[in-house]
Amino acid sequence: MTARQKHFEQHLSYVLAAAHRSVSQSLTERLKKHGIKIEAWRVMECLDAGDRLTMGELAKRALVNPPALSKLVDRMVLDGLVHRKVADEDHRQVNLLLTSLGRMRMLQIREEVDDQDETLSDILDSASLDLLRDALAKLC
Amino acid sequence: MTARQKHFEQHLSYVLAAAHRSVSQSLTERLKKHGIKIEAWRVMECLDAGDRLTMGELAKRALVNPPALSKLVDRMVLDGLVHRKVADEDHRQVNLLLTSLGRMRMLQIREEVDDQDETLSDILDSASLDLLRDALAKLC
DNA sequence: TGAAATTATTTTCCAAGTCAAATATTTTAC
DNA sequence: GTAAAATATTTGACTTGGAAAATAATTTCA
Repeated sequence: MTARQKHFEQHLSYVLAAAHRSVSQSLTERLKKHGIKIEAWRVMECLDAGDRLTMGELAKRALVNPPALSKLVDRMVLDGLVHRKVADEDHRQVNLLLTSLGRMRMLQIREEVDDQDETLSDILDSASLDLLRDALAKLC
Repeated sequence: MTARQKHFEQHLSYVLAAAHRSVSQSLTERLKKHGIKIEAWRVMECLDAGDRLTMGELAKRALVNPPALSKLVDRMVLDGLVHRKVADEDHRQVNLLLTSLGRMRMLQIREEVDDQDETLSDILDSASLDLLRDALAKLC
């Protein structure tokens, strides 16, 4: 294939957007039962995994920009899933913590997500899945 | 690796979101010079590729939901990039057409995007890129 | 034919995101 | 020690996106 015989649907940005859209949509659909958005789930998983995360760290790991995170966290606090705590060492920083309700809900949601992941093994064998993960990781 | 030793950052939805975010951000940055959003670029490429697209077809191909497309097109019309035309056969449908300004701008933007694509070859060899595209396509 | 159902697009209302500015705190460098 | 610079987070004004309703045209079929 020569340089610009390529159809634009083959541009990486297009294929990525399409796959991301498709996967997110089906996950969003599943999470709807739990009354939660994908980003909120990511926040909870991050909090469960890393300890004493600040808003800034969390924003990076949960893939949400700081202002969006701040507002998302406002809503999650209202829902009783997390709470804010001013960091001991540096009072500019805010540590976000999972409440026990939050942790419980996260575990339920994790089941749902793992379940969705299993349906992926029907589509891609685990070798291609590993290759896919590696390739995607290099793009970040 | 056993079932749930897996860190959540390895979930496909996470890796996909991260890669998509990263690629989109750098593309968005480049397109900023041209005063355009990625979605608008996709719309223009779709119009250039397929003929007589209706809003519905376009929504699917450009990966934008119908209401969002309708609003995006409003803005693009204001910018003189496209124009609407009621379809001859079926008056419910609307065909969207590139203006000559729109076509010119699309060609400029295409250069920019192709340029970004080249930087990808530093990151992934063309074989992995093909594998990546295939794997992503299967997810849709 | 023509009333009802279906389809394509847009609109409305509201929720969520962005950018830049504001606030609060800490660090740096005189 | 303190003024200036840097950093972390939030806020505010504005834009965009989504779900469901509204509108408009076409198709179905009794």
